[in-house]
Amino acid sequence: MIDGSSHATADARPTMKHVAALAGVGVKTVSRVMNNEPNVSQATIARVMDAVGRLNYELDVNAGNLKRADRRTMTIGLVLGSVTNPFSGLVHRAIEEYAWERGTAVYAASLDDDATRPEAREETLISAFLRRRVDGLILTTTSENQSYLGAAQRQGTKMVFVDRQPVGLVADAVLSDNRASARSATEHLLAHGHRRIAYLGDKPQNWTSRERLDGFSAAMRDAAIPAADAPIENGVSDVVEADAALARLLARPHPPTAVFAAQNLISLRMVKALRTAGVHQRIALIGFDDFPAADLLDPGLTVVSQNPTEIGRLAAERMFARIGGDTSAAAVHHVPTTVVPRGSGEIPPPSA
Amino acid sequence: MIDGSSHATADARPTMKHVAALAGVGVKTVSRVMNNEPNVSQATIARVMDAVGRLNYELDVNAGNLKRADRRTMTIGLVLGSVTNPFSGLVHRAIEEYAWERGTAVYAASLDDDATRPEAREETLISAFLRRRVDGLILTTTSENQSYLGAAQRQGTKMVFVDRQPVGLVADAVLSDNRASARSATEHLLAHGHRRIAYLGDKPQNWTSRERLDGFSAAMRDAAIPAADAPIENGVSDVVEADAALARLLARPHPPTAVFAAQNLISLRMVKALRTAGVHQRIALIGFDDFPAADLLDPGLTVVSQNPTEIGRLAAERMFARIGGDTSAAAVHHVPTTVVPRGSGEIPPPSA
DNA sequence: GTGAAAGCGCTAACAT
DNA sequence: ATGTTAGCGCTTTCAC
Repeated sequence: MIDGSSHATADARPTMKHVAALAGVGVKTVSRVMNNEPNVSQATIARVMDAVGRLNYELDVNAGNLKRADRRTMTIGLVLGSVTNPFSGLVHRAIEEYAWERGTAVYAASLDDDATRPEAREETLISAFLRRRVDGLILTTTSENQSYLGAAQRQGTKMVFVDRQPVGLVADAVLSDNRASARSATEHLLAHGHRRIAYLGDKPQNWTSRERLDGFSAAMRDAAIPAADAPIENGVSDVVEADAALARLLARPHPPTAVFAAQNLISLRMVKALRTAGVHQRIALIGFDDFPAADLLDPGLTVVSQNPTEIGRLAAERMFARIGGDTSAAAVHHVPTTVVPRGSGEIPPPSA
Repeated sequence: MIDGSSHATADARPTMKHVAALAGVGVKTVSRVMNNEPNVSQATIARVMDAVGRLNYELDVNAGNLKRADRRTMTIGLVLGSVTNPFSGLVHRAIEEYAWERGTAVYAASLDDDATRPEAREETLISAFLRRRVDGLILTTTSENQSYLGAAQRQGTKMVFVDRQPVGLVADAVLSDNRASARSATEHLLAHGHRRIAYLGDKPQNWTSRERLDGFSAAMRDAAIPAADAPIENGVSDVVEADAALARLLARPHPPTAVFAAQNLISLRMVKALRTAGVHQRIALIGFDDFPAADLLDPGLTVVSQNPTEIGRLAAERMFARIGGDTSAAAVHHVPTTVVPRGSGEIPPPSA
C-alpha cells in the first residue's frame, strides 16, 4: 500500500450499481438508503452504508433530479455586484447561510458596474444558470429592463431582486428605501444647522442613484433651500474626480458647509479629498453604507447604514417561500436604514 | 394577450424533443445546433434557432453531462473564509472571473473560522459539492487534516488549496509566504530602530498564524533581541481583548515601542486600542493585509499587503490546468507580499 | 447533413 | 422489506 492505488477504494467513480452489487441488494434499495426513505431494515442499511464507505460513493444528485418528481436541483443562482464590495459581500453571505441550511447550493457570479457591456454579461450569466436548471435566481441586475426574464419565470424559475426593483417583470424585491435614507441623511445635516449641502452621487443611469438623489432633493426642497445651495455632482468614480469635484464646490461663491456622499466608494474618496484639501475638520460629511474602519477615521465617518445582512436574509426567505409554493402577490420589501453618527456628520456650519 | 398565458411561449419547460418537433428535425440535429457542432446546414440551423427562440429553450447541461464522454459538469466548488472578509472576497472574485471566462460556473460556500464544529461544516459542504459532481474544488480548509479528501481526488475531482497547505493530501497550494511576510514586517520595524516589538496574533491552531509567529520570532532572534523584549499575545479576537492586551504590554517594565498585528481584523482592533490608549502617534504599528481605508487613518496604517487577486487567479489557473490534464507534480506556489509604508509603521522609537 | 437507437445514473411506479 | 422496469433529457454511436 505504497501509493494508494492498491487501496480498497477504487479509482473510478462508483455508481449506485456498484454499491448495489457490493452490498448484494438492488439499486432501488441503495436509492432508498441514500435518500433516507423508509421501509429498509436496519441490517440492509448497514450493509449498504458499508459498501458506500468502501467505495467512497457519493450520490449523483444531478442524475437523480432528471427523474425526480419535483425536478428541483436544490441550487440557486446569485448575481450580485462584486463580492469585493462589502455591501454585496454581506448580502451574499446571508443568502448563502440561509440556502445551505436548507440543503441548497449557491452559484455565485459578480457583476461589475463598470463592465463594457454589462447587460451582455448579465444575460450570459443568467443563461448559464438557467442551463443548469437552478430553482431560483437572486439578482442585482444592471440592465434597464428585465422583461427578457419573463419566459424563464413562466417556466418556473423563481426570481427575487436585491437592491433594485425589477422593471418589465413582476417579482419580489428586497432593498433599502434609498429615497427615504437619502432624505434622512440630508435631514441629519439640516438638523445640525447646515443650509448649503452638496450632493455627490453615482452614475444617474443607476436606479438606486436616482432614488437617492430624489430623496436629497426632496429634503432640501422641504427645507426651502434654493437649488443654488444644493449643488449636485454625479458620477464621481475616481479619487482624482473627487478632488476635482470638491475643488469645484469650494470655488463657489457660497461653498457648501456639508457634503452628502451617496454611495460607499464615493464616501471613501470624499474622506480623502476633504483631508487633502485640509477641510475635513471643517466641512461636515455623511456617507452611504457602513464599513469596518469608519469609526477609526478622524473624525469618525457618519453614515447611513444599510442592513445588507437583513436584506440578504429576507431575499433568501422570499426565495425559499416561492420555491416552497408561495403564490402570494410579488411585493417590494424595504429594509430600514439608520444614520450612525460618528463625528463627521455632526460638524456644525461655521456660523453656528 | 392580457396575462402572457396566451403568449406564444409555453409555460412548461421545453425539451429538445419539443424544439425538434417544432423545427421539424431530429433531436440529434437540435443537439448539434445547441453545441455548435459541424455538419448542419445554415437553413437547418436557422429553423432550429427559430424554434429555440419561440419556446425559450435552454439546453439542460446536467442531463447532457450524464452521457457526455468527458463527464465534465463545467462547475467548480469554492470553500473559502467568509466573503465578508475582504481578503476572501478578492480571492473569490479573481477565481470567479477566471472560471466564467472558461464557461465554468462557481459554487460558493463560506467557512467561518469561529463556527462550533468547523470540520463538520467543511465536510458537509464538500460532500454537497461532490454530490453535484464538480470538476474541482478550491479550498481554504479549517480542518487539521485533509486526508479524507483522498478518495474523491483519486476519483477525479481536482483540488487546489488557497491560503493553506494541504495536510495528509498531495495537491497544489497557492498562498502568501506567511513566514517571510511576517519576517519582512518585523524587519521593517527593526530597520526603523525598534528593539522592543510586540506580536499580536490569531489563534495558534491556525496554520498561517503559526507561520507568521515563526517569521516574527526568527527575525527577532536574528536581530539578537531577547525574548523578553518580544512579547507575544495570541488569540486577540475582540476589541475588548485588544484593549486588555495593549494594557498588559504597556504595563511591562519596558513596554514595546512597536506592535506587529499579524492578522487583518486584529490590525483594526489594534488601531482602535492604540487610539483609545492615546498612544497611536507614539507606538509604531504594522498590520497584516490591506483594506480600502487603511490610507485614510491617522497615521495611515502600514501593512504587509498580500495579493489576494493574484492568489485567486493563480489558484484558478492551476485548477484549470489540472482539469485540462496537467499531471505535473503538485506544488506550493508562493505569491509575493509587500510592505506598504503609510506612517504608522515608520514611527521611530522614543530614543531615536 | 441527418436521424434512430441505446444508455448515462438515477427515481417513479409497480411489482413481489 | 425489496427488486424490476421504464424513462427523465441528453449525447453517443452508427446508420443512412
